[in-house]
Amino acid sequence: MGVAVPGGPLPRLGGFGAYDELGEPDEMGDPGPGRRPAGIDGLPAPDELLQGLNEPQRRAVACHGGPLLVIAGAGSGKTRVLTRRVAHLIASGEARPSEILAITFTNKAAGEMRERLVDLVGPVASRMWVSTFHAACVRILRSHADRLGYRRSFTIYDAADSRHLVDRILRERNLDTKKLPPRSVLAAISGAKSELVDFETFRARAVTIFEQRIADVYGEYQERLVAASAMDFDDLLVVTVNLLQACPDVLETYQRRFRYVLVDEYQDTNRAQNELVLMLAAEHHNVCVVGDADQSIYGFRGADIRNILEFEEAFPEAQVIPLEQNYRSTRTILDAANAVIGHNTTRVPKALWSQGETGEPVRRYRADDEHDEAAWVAAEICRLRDKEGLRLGDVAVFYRTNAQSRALEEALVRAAIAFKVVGGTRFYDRREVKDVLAYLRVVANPADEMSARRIVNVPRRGVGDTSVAKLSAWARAEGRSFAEALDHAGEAGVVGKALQGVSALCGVLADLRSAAAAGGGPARMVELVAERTGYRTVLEADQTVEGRGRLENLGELAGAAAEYDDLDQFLESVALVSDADDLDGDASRVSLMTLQTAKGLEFPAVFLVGMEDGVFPHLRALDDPRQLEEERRLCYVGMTRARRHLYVSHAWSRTLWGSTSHAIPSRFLAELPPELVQDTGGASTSRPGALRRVPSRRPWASVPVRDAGDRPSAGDGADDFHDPDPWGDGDGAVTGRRAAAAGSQRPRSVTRGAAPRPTGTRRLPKMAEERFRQPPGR
DNA sequence: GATGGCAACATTTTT
DNA sequence: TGTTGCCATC
Repeated sequence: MGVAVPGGPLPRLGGFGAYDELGEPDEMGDPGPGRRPAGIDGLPAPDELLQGLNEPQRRAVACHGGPLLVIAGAGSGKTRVLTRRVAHLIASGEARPSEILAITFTNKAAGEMRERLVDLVGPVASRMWVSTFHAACVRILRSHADRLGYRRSFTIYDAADSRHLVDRILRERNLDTKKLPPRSVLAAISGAKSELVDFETFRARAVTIFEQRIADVYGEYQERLVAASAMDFDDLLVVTVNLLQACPDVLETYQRRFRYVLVDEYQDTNRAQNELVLMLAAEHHNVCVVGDADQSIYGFRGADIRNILEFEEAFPEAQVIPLEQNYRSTRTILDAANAVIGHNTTRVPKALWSQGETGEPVRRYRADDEHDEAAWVAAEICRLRDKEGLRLGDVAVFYRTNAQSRALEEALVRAAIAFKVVGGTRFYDRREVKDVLAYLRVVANPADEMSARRIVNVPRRGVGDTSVAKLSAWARAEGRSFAEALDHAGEAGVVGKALQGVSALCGVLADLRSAAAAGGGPARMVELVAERTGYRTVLEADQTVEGRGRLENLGELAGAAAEYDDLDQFLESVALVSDADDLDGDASRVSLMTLQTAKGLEFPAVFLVGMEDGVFPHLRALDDPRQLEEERRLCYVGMTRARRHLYVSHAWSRTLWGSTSHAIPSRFLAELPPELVQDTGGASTSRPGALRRVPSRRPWASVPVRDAGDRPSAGDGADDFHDPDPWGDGDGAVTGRRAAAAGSQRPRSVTRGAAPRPTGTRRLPKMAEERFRQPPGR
């Protein structure tokens, strides 16, 4: 579980052990409470689980029964508390593993928690539900979705599928996609769903014409989803809530089953998720939520801090335990982070403290442009590796938007520093992968119109728009699905080459179905699609880099599929993997990622780059105080990921979408206490006002080039820089235990970086205007 | 119905 | 800047 597929970037879902049917607890094979004396069967004595914890942590672990709110500051050992608490519930005989539902934010976090629980209490841990909200909902829905008119093999639409569907609806209704961009329509729909507002309610509330239009689209969108037996991400939550509301027997089943509910990152739950928790806990009230309002960074996607703030209203008898001692960062880093977050006005004041050492100052660099900034990052990473003895895996670079990774990738390639970009373009978003998956989705769910339309002419088989329109019309007239129309292409009026093409497709689908019926696993089916459609032949003929890459991707997809026996499970895992799941804790590579992906992680050394107003905080947040505060929380999250070394930088000019513009340093930089910050040179400090034409004057221009992945010998890892978790029991997110996903470094970065820009073409840094310059440290 | 070329557009952040 | 979608042509 949770282990990256060897050689591929597709991680296996960390969600569940055995994907068993929902059974009564007694059938789950674990001894019940009272029947298992503590301390034997490989279980630790409950008191052992309290060792090494501070007082509030201990209370949070040991207090059973009743609602509990743990306010866990950054680095306060929250994951550890959560894990120990679950183990304690089991070890003390309070709960059976099967009675516990633990919700985490990412699949990777779920996988790690499960791993640690296995370490603590043994294999019985696999009887627990440890998963994300979405994965837990899918699991419930697989058993009961038919009660609401969905197939049990429903399809999960990702963001792109959803957008295509909205786009299609807008077009069919002749609505102007300029005035009503699919993106914003979808955002409105998604926002409504995350607050459990259905389309009738949405329509009733609609005031402007704009809103009324969206309401109409929302209505049809939902109808089409149901007709296709498909759910978008929001539906997974909404439909589950609807299910539990509509079917009291189902609700009762799960209320009885999950006697203990635990939720991590509660500040990032939306109203639908909150409702789910409240419903499940309504009977027993054994609900423990952990969160930190200062780390709420998903407001833009419907997360609602009120959930955590109002927890005590929902459960007046709730205990509240704050964890304020930080075990992660140096005092300097912590003070700096506290100073920044202190500028948020709508905030319950709280102060993290640390007994750790003071540590080094925050290092700040003022770069000419993003290339200069990236070169500085590369040079500092070399220094950390060579002088401070850090491994590359100890270093992370965070940025606000994925687009910023480019310059960094180039510089790192040039400096021969091995790195890994986490997130960005996802494996399963690649065309050939989505194409093959669409075939499998049609087999799993023939009602899935979007997928059927996608494959009807992929690869090219002469079925054009007119034929598709005929099939579509026939399906509508007959009240059948689009996939069924394929079998009646002749009746539908499809002729000639197109008709041949459609019957070829039907042949492929028939083969796939019989393979599935004969027990062929997902991997076999991936192979079959590649063979029978001629996809493989086409790609093999393509000798370009892209062609080879695509072929490789299909191989990787088959490899990922081989991890599963069941088609539905495989498709579900593909739909639910996230960027953060891609992290493999490879000790030999620097990690590059967005700030949000960084949540929940920690690194000995952290770079926060692109700290300019308009980049971070993001342009769209500048004039909205609420969004600005969210950006500041994001900054806080980023800073508190660092253990010992924190670097911040900004560039005076930055090229974005092909045009270069000036930028002033981020206001967040001005919020850092000057005495905690050390300037490390760069424009406007070492040579104020001067154009810096000669790159070789840079101290790092003569950085020794090493082979990528090279690092100091393994023997030097004895000091605490190298201990992934000197204070704890493995709370560090960078565990290095995972197998490296070989070849997952994006080839694009290698080819780009292999051709360094000739010095002569290096754009001269624009003069930093006086009014843009900040007095040092203020 | 397929292909190639050009213009317009786009970037927050993600389960 | 890179991608996507539209249009004209074969």
